[in-house]
Amino acid sequence: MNSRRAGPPSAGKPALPGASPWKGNRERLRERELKREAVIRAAAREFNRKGYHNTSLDEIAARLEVTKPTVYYYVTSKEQLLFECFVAGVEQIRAAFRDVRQLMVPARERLNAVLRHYGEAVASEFGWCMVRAEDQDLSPAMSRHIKALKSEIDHGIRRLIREGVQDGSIQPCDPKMTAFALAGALNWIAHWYREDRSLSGAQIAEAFVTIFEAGLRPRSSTSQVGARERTRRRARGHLRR
Amino acid sequence: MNSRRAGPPSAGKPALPGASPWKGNRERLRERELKREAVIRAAAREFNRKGYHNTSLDEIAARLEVTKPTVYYYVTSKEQLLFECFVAGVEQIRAAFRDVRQLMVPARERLNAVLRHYGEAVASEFGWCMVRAEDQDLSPAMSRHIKALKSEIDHGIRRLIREGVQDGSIQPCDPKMTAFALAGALNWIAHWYREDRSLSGAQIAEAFVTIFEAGLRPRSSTSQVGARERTRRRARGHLRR
DNA sequence: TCGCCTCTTTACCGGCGAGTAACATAGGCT
DNA sequence: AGCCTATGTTACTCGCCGGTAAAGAGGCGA
Repeated sequence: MNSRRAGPPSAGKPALPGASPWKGNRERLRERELKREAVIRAAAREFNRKGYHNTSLDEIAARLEVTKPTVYYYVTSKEQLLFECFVAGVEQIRAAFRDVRQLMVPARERLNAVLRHYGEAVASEFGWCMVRAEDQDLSPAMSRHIKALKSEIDHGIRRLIREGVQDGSIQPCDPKMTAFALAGALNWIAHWYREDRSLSGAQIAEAFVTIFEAGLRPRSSTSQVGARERTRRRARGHLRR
Repeated sequence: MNSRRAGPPSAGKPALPGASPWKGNRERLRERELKREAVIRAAAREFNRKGYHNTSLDEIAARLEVTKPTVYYYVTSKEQLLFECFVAGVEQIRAAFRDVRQLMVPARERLNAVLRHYGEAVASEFGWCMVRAEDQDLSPAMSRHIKALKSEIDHGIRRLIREGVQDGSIQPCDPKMTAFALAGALNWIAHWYREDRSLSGAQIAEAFVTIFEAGLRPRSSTSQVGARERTRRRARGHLRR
C-alpha cells in the first residue's frame, strides 16, 4: 500500500554507516518527502474547493505549477491521493484519542476534549477529504481500509460515552445513537465551513461542545421550567423569508 | 426551469369543457407524470447507492428497463435529475414547517416536531440527494436555487430556536451554531443509514430529539452530579479494537 | 567526458459517459 | 385508410480525464 520506492537501488556502496557516502542523499529524500506532502495538500485544497470528482489531476498539477506526470511521480493514482488526504485528517483525531487516554478526569471531559480536536480536524484543510471520502469512490481495498479507520473512531466515541454513563458524568443514553449525533454534527462542519469562516475551527468546536453538554431543554437551575413556557400565538406572516 | 411541454400542441379542439373531447388525455398526462416520477425515484435510488458521479444515466435507465434516451424524454439533464430529487426531499421538510406553524405549543416542541420530520426526510429515499446535492456539481443557476432552499430551512430552524429561547422553552444558546449542530447531526444520517438500517427513520429521529433535548451533562434531578463523577484510572490496553 | 540517477516534461492513448439525431412503433382522431 | 402525436429505440458524437510512454534536463561520481 505504501509505495515509497525502497532505499538504495540495489548496491549503492558498502555502507560505511557513520560519515556518509551518499552525501546529499538524506537531504534529497527529505526534499522528496516535502514535495510529496505538497502534492497531497494541494489535492486536499482542490478537493475541498470543488469536490473529488470535479477536480482533475491536471488542475492539481497546475496549482503546483507542474504537469500531471509530475504528480504521478509522487502518487500512484487519484484514488491514493484522496486516501492520503483522508488519513492525514483521521490521524489528527486518532492522536486526540491517544492524548486523552491519560487524562485523569471524568469521561465526559475526555469526550469533550476529543470532540474539540475532532471539530478542529474537520475544519482543517483535510477535513473535507476525511469526512467525504466515500467508499463508493474507492477500490474495495481502500474502501475497507477507510471504513476500518472510521469505525475505530466511531467506537472510540461510543466507548467514551459508555464510560461517561458509568462514571456518572454523562446522562444515560444510547451510546450508538449519541455517537452518531455528535459525530454527525461535527462532520457537517466540513460542509458549511468553507462558506462561512467567521469563526475559527476551535471556536466552532467549543460552541458545539457547549451545546452538546447543555441540551436544548432549559436546566432546572432557573426554577421549574415547564410552567414558565409561555405559549404564544405567532402572528401571521411570521414565516416570511 | 420547469419544462413540462405546454398543454395542447396548439389547437386541439374548440374546448367543450364539460364532457371531454381529448378523452384519454387526462389519463395520459397522469401516466406521463407517473413515469416521470418513477424516473426521478430510480435516479434517487441509484444516487443513494453509488453517488451522483458514479451513476451513469445508462444505469438509471437500465433499472427502469428502458434506454437512456427514454430518460431524456422525461428530464432534460442529469443535473436536473439531481435537482428534482433534492426538491422532493426538501419539500417534505418545508411541509413540516408549514404544519408546525399552527401548533399552539412552546417553540421547543415545534422545533422537535420539525426535527422529527427532518430526520425522517433524511432517512427517506431522497435523503441522500437532498443532503448531498452539492453546489459544486451544479450549474450556477441550480446552485443558487438549492442554496436558497437550504438557507430557508436553516433560517427556519434558527427562528424556532430564537423563539424557544424567548418563550423559555429552550436553553439560551447561539441560534446559528445550534441550528448547524442539529441540522448536521440529522443530515449525517444520510451517510450511515444505508449501511445500518436496524432502526426506522422515525425511530432515529426520535432518538436524536431525545439526545438534543437532554444534552450530555446529567440533569440535576438525580441529586447534585458533579460530586458523583468518579474518576477512574483506565486500564492499559483499553483502546484495543 | 561519460554514464547514471532523479526529476520533469511533451505528447499521446483509451474509455467512459453525457447528450443527440434519426428512425420505429403504437394508438387514437378524422 | 391516412395522419398526427406520444413514446421508445438504435446508433452515434464528442469532450474530458485518468493514466502512460518516452524523451529531456540537471547533477554527481568515476
